[in-house]
Amino acid sequence: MAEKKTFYVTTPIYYPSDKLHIGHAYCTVAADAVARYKRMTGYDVYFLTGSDEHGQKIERKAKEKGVTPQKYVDDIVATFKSLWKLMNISNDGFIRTTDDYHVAAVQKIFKKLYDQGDIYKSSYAGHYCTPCESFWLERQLKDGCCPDCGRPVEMVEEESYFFRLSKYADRLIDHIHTHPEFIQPVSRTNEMLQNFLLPGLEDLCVSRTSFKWGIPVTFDEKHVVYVWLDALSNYITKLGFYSGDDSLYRKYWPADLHLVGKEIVRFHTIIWPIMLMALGEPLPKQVFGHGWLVLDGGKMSKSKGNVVDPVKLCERYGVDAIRYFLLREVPFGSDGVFSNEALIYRINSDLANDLGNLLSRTVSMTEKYFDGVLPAPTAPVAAEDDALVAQARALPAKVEDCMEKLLLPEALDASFSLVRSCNKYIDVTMPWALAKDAANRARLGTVLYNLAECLRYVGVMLQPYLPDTAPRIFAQLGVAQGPLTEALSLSYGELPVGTTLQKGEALFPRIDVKAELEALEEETAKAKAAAEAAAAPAQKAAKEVAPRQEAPAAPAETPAYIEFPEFEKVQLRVCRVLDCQFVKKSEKLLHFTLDAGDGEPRTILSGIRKWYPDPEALIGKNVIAVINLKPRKMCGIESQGMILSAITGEGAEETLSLLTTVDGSFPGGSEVG
RNA sequence: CGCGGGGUAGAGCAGUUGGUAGCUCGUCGGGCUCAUAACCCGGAGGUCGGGGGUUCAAGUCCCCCCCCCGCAACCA
Repeated sequence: MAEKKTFYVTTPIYYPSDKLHIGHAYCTVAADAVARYKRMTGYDVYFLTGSDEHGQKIERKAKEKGVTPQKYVDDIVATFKSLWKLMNISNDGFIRTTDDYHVAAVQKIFKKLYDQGDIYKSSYAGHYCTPCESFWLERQLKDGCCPDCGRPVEMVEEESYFFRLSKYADRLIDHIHTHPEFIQPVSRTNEMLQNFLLPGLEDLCVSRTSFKWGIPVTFDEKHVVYVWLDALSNYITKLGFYSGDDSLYRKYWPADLHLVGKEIVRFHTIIWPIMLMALGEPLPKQVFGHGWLVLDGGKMSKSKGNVVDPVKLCERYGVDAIRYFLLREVPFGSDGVFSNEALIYRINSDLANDLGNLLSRTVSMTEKYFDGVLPAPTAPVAAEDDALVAQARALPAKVEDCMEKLLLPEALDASFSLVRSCNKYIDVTMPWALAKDAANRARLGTVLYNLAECLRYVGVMLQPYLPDTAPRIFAQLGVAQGPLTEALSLSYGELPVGTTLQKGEALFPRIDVKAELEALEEETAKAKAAAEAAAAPAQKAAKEVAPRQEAPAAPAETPAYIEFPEFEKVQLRVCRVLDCQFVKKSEKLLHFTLDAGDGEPRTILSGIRKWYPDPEALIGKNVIAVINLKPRKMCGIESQGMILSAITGEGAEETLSLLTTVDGSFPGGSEVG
């Protein structure tokens, strides 16, 4: 007998800096549905999820809390696991990047890539805050200062290892062209090619010396492996890659499907494949980037008190209701709106009214007219019978077709379409009318048999999506878990005549929309109040694998004093605006040409276009600028200084005004101090 | 002109190779009474973002413009 075909599906490994929110649940539930479906249709499935536990942010959060990083992640990862248990996630493995086998394998991977010359040592320049011992990226700086302590940062070169991405770019481009299914949805393929691959890849920094909480580089102990190599490797290290026993790896790799959020498609379709190429291993068959759940009132954020907690939702509405909503509501691959209204409407109309009620009326009528004993069907005699039976018979193939293309909402809808047809069938055949005349008894039996059998089909096909509900349907139909509930052997008419149906609790009780929405509003208000009371700095929600977002600004402490000599270093001058124009490639920058008294014009770029949409109006004005700031290129133009301006407000409220000198009589180049 | 996606009934979406514009929810009216005030039928509601063009025929093909959203870059 042939070996079962294997199917390996993964979610990203989530970052345990915080509790998981509904977005993480979305991705994992989708992966679970795929995994369960594949198992049901005869595949030998391995389904992996996990946690990405290293990095500076964890290190710092642990410190704040006064615990070790390990203790910190242990606690949060426990909440991950309990959420997945609650949501009926059927993962076969859970990898933690702090697991021994992972650490060991990543070290070997790093060493191998280094030995073969794909990783080399160099240095990169970054902004360093000495008191905090932290490197910061450009965009993390707050007003040019350390976001943690508010003190100035300095440009420092950090020694670091780099991975030669560029070497493999051509091969990857070729692979993408010859495997159009590799990046899904296809729109992402173009995005990756046009934005990253075709313009040329830069080598990737893969180690850090600025923090310790990571996997040490074996041959250079002051370095730890930076996020990419560590996190992405999880997909193979869990299977025993580079360990004593790689039988799982040989069995399941290459992965059939990496399910990821659209924000990390890039890492999974560029860095990860190149890592695998460098290792000489096969590439995953497909990376699918799903969309985001966008909230009604804008982005989820703690300060708004609108972070959607999957645990609360499951407690309130039941796990399957939430699973159904997540899988059904949003076209897979696009963004979708999450709202309480949409959730409740979905539950009521599809689950309660259509499915739950169908089961209820079917079982009730069988009990009422046949004492709950399933009557025998006669040969289909009416057109409506044929149509219904045909639809049921076609259901498995329809679902298969949708799942093949990862059209999850459509796969679910196929079953619900049969449910709707059953409801209509009841209306057309009018069993209650048939029941009034003994002469119609055989016909009545046929009708009820078809309904029960269709419900069995629906139950079978819904198992991957609603793993709690399907057995409850079977229970009411009197069907035992076994051959009759297996998709592979599904055949119409096998539900045995004489089976006893028994009414149970409503599958999904109808929700009182108005009362429920009011209750939810109240909860939200409470959460918001709590968030404001806490007055903690806004925390970003846990991020998936990469990129890691570093902690946002802590409340500004009293800025440290600087000595006069330090101040003296800053050279401020009055500059006359000779010319001012938009920078073509930028939405934000203005290109100033200034007379700073140097004898020749000075170019300074400033990101203030939003407040000065008419740059020519600035010509002739006097502004104040720092002229000895290290020049920096932006959009291909070198900016030689910084023009000072006053800022007030935040975000959309932010208002800015250039500091202009009151008196135009001062010539360009006048000292300020 | 950085790259990409999108603009179709009040909302959310389908619309394959051009041939009478559909689905779900909501709404209005009717039917039914087995059922979780659930179910079924019907009506109303669309200048298919705007403007040109090709064609016997364009949501669908071509050109121009407007607007949204991602990604990237970027606010010395």
